[in-house]
Amino acid sequence: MAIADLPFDLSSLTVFLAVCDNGSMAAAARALKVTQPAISQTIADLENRLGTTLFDRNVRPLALTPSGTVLRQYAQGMLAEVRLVATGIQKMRLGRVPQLRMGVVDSLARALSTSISDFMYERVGRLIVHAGLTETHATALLTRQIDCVIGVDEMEDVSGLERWPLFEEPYLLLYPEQETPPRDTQELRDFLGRQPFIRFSQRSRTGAEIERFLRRLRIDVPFQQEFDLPYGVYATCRNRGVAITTPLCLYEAGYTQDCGLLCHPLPAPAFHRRLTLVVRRREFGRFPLDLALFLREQLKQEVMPALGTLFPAFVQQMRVLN
Amino acid sequence: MAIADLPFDLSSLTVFLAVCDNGSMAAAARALKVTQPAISQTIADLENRLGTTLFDRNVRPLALTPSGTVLRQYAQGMLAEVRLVATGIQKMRLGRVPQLRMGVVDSLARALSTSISDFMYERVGRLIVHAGLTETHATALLTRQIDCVIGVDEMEDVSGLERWPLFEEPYLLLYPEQETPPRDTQELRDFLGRQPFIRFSQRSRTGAEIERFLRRLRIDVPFQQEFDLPYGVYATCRNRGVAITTPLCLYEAGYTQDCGLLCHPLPAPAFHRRLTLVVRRREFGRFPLDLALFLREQLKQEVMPALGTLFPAFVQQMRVLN
DNA sequence: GAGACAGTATAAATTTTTCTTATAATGCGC
DNA sequence: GCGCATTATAAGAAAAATTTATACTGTCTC
Repeated sequence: MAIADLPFDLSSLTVFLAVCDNGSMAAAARALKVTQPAISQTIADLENRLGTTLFDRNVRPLALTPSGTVLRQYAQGMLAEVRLVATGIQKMRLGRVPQLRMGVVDSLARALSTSISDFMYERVGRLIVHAGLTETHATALLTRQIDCVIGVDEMEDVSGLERWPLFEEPYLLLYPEQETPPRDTQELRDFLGRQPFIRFSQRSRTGAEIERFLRRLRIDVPFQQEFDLPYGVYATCRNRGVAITTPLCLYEAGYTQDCGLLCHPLPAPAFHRRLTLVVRRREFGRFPLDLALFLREQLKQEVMPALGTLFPAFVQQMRVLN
Repeated sequence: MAIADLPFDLSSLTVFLAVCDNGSMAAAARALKVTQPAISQTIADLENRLGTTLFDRNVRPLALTPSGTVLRQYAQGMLAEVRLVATGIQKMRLGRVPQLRMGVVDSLARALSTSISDFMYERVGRLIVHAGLTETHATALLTRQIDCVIGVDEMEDVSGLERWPLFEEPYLLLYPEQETPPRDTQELRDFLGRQPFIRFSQRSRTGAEIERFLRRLRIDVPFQQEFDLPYGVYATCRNRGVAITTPLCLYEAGYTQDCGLLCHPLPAPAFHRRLTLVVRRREFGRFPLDLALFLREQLKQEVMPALGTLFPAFVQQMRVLN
């Protein structure tokens, strides 16, 4: 097909793996019930498209080149994913699953793990909790790999989902107490350029939001270190560096007021992080509503007071939503 | 090709996405510079292969079916991965990259985050830390998405890597203090069958090791809840349930001796978890050796004493390796 | 409600891609 | 060096994909 300018196609990968697994093109041909030249020409075409050789033809049995080794690792996963997608799409018509799998943003993992677990005991036969990055949760939610998400809502565009806003909190600047915090955008730019900037992983929604915020202010900061988890960011700042983070992330990381780091509002337009419960529409009856109400109550009764103690200057900017 | 019995190919996905993005088959055809029937027939073939319709033809512009929506989410990622793989394979010949990206197993994130960050400041221009699951780190390591891994070594079969064993610790049983711990395998089976079993995610190496261990003992436990992170497992056990975990995981989770949970050796052959530093061979000169020595020193000086205090009965079974 | 226009489906013809057949060249064990 | 298995490659055949032609359908405007 002249349509797709693709580096390879999946059937080529299947052939490639057959050669890897069988040790020769001839044996692969026998296994796949085609002729040897079909295999030889397919491999040659694949190599041509990728611009590198995948097998060392000078030895018997064929040896993989380093590039071939890498492709082999990836090929298995890609072909598995293809079958998984096809199967998942067909299963979409078969109805609900007998367990609940949820994705929870990492900064709520500690704050709410016990609550969630407790809440679920009488309501769900089996609970599976995926903590950490929520970047891929939209897809996982839609393909039924998970059933609900508690995190930064990245899915405004996606229909078929129900959303319950839970909590809103401000982003803030975390800095060493001997420093003077910036009062405007220009000072912020200088400030961030003068010290190591420790940021959240760009794989996370939080990291991406912060990056977009800085870009909007035309602040281009070379980051020094980057971490997936709130603790990594916090721990590194205690040593050296500054960061943009949130009260919940700091609470998650174990922040204390005598740790040598202070929090300061960002000298810029309001910049908040909002956490939302998201589920697929009409799949769990009342359950999502009950869960949302429960989570809001927990945030109000347990989390807000703790945050208010740690971050009194930001209390007005944090709220449980409804 | 008669070779590959695949549910779809990548060029079909490209066509599918073009229709999604352009809102009609005719517009997609124009965008891809082919005729409309080529698009129509490709989509029809794709639907036929997947066994489901992807578009609702009764409305204009075309609407996606739920299955179509799911496939759309996946298609982007798959095509992106294909290009990434092809690019990565070509970049393999261009030499090293100017930054260090490491994957760290979640139970070491707190214990070593500050140490690692500190160690890296003078040695690496830029550091990116991916905490959490290490399941996919083998591939990431080989394809240069990350440069080293600290975790449970899943990569015995993979050549081209260097390994430095770091630490070994026993798995143990975590249970409520009012219970009597099991003394043999049969009692363990009864014990685990009587209470909610809280386990680590099967996506993690730790979770998989525990599952294999139980299978080897012919112990089939219906788990009640499953968590990615050590804290989730620990917090839930504090509420209700038992778990198999390790001293490091408990340390990570913030275990204290007055939490109402006790630790007991597993009544079975020695079952240990081993943490290893893995890097690609000959890429960073002395650096991996220095890092391994440094990590061992940190484990010996900082982590072992803390673990010894928390878990005195297991001190003999924990050791820094060399 | 009718007409115009754009879009979709489908059959047949054409083009492109992939596979097979045939054969020469090469690796490797004895 | 010989024999056997494997790989590469050219040419022909078969299969797949695209184009051309045309009928049918959705939607907007009058």
